[in-house]
Amino acid sequence: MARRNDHTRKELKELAISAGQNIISAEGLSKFSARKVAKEVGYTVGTLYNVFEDYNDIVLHINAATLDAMYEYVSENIKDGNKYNQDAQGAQHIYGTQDSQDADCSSSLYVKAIKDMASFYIRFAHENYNRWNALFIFNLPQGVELPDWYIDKMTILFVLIEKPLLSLFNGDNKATERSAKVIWASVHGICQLGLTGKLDAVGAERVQVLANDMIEHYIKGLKS
Amino acid sequence: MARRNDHTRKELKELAISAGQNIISAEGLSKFSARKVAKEVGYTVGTLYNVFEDYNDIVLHINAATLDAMYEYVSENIKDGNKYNQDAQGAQHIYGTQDSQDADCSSSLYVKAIKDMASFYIRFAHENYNRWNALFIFNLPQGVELPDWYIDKMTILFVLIEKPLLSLFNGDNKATERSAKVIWASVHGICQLGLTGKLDAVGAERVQVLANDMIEHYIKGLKS
DNA sequence: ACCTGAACACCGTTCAAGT
DNA sequence: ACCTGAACACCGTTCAAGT
Repeated sequence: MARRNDHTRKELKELAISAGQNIISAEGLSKFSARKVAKEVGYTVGTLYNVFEDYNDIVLHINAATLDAMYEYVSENIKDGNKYNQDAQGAQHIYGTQDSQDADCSSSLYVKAIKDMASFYIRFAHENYNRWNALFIFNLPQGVELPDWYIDKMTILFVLIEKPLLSLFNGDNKATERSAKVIWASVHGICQLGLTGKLDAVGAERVQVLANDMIEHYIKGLKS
Repeated sequence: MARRNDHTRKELKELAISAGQNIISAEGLSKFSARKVAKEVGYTVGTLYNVFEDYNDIVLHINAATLDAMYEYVSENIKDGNKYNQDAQGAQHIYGTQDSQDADCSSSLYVKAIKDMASFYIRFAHENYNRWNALFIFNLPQGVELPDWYIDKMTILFVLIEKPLLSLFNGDNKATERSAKVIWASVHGICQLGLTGKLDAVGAERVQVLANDMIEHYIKGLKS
């Protein structure tokens, strides 16, 4: 053989990432290997190392694809269920109009919006457990930072939560950013410990309950 | 060689766990291997597999030792800084007597107690990053659950938080347990994303700020 | 220019053979 | 009874040699 040239560099990269996602989905990151990817796409490992820097680079690109899928999953579902995200300018009005069974009725919509996002995050994690888990059990070697293009894919997830929070904080950007991080990271922590069986009471439903409890009371605390 | 018998089974196990902790501390779980442990303790890999079930069993025991160290670190430091934990029976009194700059002055002590625990948890994670990280990037194969003796070592950490919460909930055990899990998992999530560089603003101090913000407002929300 | 195949140094795991 | 050493099937990574 040698010199197949069936695919461009870019095509091969995409093939490898796609095959890698399937392997991680099926077997988890711990059983994943570059050699399995090579076998799957019909090239030698050497060729893979021609296109990717190293093993870490391969996993990083697969995880990036997972982040893309996660963002799409969360943001698409949010759009369907809630008006506020389609119409950011009108958000301030909408927040004030709906009433609820809550004591402080003027704010139930942010809470619902944020609970929905958390809910879809948890659902994605549950339904795509191995891929989602790979995002967090994979770490670059000590001292090596995640590249900016990767960090950006995480940041846009935080920004999703910032939107509904911004009106709660009357446009205070710093406070909004801080609370978005707190909520996102907290939901993630509950999700992680819950789904990996480190919270004893397992099950995605229970994780949802705990996440809702956190969001509910944290935001209530912010307003009091 | 063969038949050295320098150590009992139990001694060898402890030697291996101790050596394993050092390796993970120095190089992280991703560079850890059973063969390195064997080399370090002066036995062959085969001998190691005589004492441990498999690779997972080795890591599990190392992680268990880390959980022990973490529990000791958190509970010891808490004891020094707060009276309530030395005297569980008198706790109810203490909670109600101290005043604070808080709006709801009767409860500032639970908040401080919980913030302290979170603070020491974060500090342990930061100072023992590789060992702490190994607790969460290591997962048993799909379908295999963590053994009870291991789960128990996590549970006692949750119980630490339950103590101060119990009086907040007037002895409601279910609510106490739920909120302890929420707080613990949330603090963990903030800590994990923060220390692994997935929250962009890195640094242990920033993690402390976010965790305190979460605890403060969550508990405020519980009381309102 | 692109790809292969073999090599290297490492893995986890097993087990006959030694003492 | 305990331990070794070699074997096996896998790794990530590199690179001379092929077309």
